[in-house]
Amino acid sequence: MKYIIQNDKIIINDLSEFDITQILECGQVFSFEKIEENKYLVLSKNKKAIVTQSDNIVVIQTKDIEYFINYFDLDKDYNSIKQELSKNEVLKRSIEIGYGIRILKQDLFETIISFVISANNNIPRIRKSIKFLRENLGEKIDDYYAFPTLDKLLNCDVDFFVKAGLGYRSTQLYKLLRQIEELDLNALKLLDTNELRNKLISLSGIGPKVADCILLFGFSRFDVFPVDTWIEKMFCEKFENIKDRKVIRKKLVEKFGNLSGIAQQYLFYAKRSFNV
DNA sequence: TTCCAGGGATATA
DNA sequence: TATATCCATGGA
Repeated sequence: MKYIIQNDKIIINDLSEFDITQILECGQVFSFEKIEENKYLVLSKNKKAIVTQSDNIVVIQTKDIEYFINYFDLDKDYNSIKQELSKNEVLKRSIEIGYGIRILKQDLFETIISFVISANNNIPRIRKSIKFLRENLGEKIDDYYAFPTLDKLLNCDVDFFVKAGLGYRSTQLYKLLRQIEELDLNALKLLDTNELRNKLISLSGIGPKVADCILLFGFSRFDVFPVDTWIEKMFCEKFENIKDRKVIRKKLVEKFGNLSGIAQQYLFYAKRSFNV
């Protein structure tokens, strides 16, 4: 999509494929805060941006222009993807609702930790826990806190994670951090999607749904389809009355192929936010 | 196979 | 207003 860079600002004039509220509130990301109507603080890794959206312009203000061009994947053309997916009638309706959604390219380590915390959890509580981790373990930069490093998290005991509100996920995270210490996360990027998915599922706190989220949001793999309760409901109403999530996932990936992950976001947002 | 483990949100009574 | 249910993973 088109954008202009001016000093510390990225300016977007064509809002046909960018809506900050839809992007942040479609369930893919947890480190952000609404400052006021149409104005958001967005934190990723150790970077910060202020995003302001009005009727016909978006301004992304940040010291890290290149980082956020990649983060918002601004060089990707979503209009052609939407056109392709709109051939499906169910998708067409969802895309009209969530036309401004983009899949963020999030920091891999932050994505893994965040989505383990997200398992069987609700969004306000997830955000609260992640904020606690940032503010208690993250580096203070200007007026915000970075996401904590692996080393910082390795120094925490299980009880600290309980205090962060992780509940029974505390021991899962404690174990996971020690497994990650033995891994080369960047080397995993070379694996094909199915090998990578199996590897992720073998780690503590990561099941099929969380693995798919990590693949989609952390590895930018679009040939996955995270199936949660909302997608299950949607599938039963719009496609087939099946309850087995493994079967639902298989059918959806076969249907949408390399655009599965993107299709999932439109369907999830429309179902979750507007129940259609 | 079935049960259980935070706790905040949502649905139901 | 009170109470029940939901959420996705792993271990007993």
